[in-house]
Amino acid sequence: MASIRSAILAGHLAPGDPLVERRLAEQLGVSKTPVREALIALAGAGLVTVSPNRGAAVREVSTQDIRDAYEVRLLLEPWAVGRTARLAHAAATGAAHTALGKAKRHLHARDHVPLSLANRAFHRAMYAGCGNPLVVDELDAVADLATLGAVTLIWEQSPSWEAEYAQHAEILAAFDAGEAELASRAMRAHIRASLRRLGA
Amino acid sequence: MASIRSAILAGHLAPGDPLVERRLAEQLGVSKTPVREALIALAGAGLVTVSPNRGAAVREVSTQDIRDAYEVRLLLEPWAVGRTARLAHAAATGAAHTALGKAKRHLHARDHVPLSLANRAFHRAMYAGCGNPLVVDELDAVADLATLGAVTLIWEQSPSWEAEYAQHAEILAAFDAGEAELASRAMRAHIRASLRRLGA
DNA sequence: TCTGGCGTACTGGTATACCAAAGCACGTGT
DNA sequence: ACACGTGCTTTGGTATACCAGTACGCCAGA
Repeated sequence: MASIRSAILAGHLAPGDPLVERRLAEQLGVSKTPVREALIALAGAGLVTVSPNRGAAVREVSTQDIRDAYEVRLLLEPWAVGRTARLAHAAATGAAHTALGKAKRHLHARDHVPLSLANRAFHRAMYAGCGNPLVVDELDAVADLATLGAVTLIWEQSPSWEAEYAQHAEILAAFDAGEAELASRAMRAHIRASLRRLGA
Repeated sequence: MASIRSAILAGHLAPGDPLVERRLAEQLGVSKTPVREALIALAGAGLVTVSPNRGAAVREVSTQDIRDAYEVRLLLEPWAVGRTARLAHAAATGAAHTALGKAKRHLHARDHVPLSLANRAFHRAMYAGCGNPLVVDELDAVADLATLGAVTLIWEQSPSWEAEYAQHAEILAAFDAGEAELASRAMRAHIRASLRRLGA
């Protein structure tokens, strides 16, 4: 299942592409059964859509879908950042600095794909320690959706990577200083900015 | 799949009960394959847990799981109520009044199972029209988890059905008056009260 | 030439058969 | 009597075979 998932998120399978069970089965060297099960699991995660008697396809995401996803992030992630700051500060700060460092390098190299990956890792470091696995799973799912959307999506405004990096640095500074509430507010402002880029 | 799901949520299958594929298959008059697919889908919904090479079992929920679920509700549902009030007021108010009426009757009859069902329907009416399917799905999932937890769970304080009803009525009054912000705040207070009953 | 209906190929859905791993019980040895 | 090991049974995992529904193309008729 992991291989289908990564193929989708890496953009090797474009949104709307039909996922033919037999074809995937022979490509992966297994039979239909595990492929089918993987597709069902991925449908549960929201990455593929299954139509009765018409099979599975890579999920097509609309601008509205992405807006919805960012709305969820706006509700959950600032809270999660605050909780992570209080509960798992030491563990989170290392991962966050690593991710931000990678982002800085890829930013200078104008290397957008690994930059996006690093940015996602930064966000994950900020919320993974919040202590609520339901929230973590939902934010992971929403990030997957956003990644999938980025393959296709026409943003109203193309992202300013420098601004994004600066905001991340600002969040992390507050986080490092133990200012949970400030980090939370900075994260909210950051996500709001992304939402605005979508024309919300 | 619906039959397994409802059997779990109705408490006919207790948390921890092993879900043996062959057994379920013959009980439902189908083969292993669709049963297995249903179990995978239910695992995605968080109602069953699957251990590699050890099969599926009805999910066991801890007090902490329920606390996590209510935390998510606290983050999402007040917002959703406010949005429903603004976007889908007419559609929601009918369903909410119906559910609250049923709750009142079952409250007087001390009929707890349908009362819980009516209460859940009330909440759903309040958030279903929020316009964000991601939020609706997540709140549905969280409600399933809470229902599953209610089978087993020892709450610190048993619920005061009368107080719950009064709070629902209060929320609906604000909702009817078009006071979206007030309804949202009332919902937040209501969920906080439930969280307090868990000893949070 | 365009349209409607029929047939065929394709593909998802389900059943069945087979294999491998885990759990349990029984027996044996100390 | 207890503990360890071995074999049997149970059960999940995968492959394969079969069936049914859908879509697409081709042919015929207007």
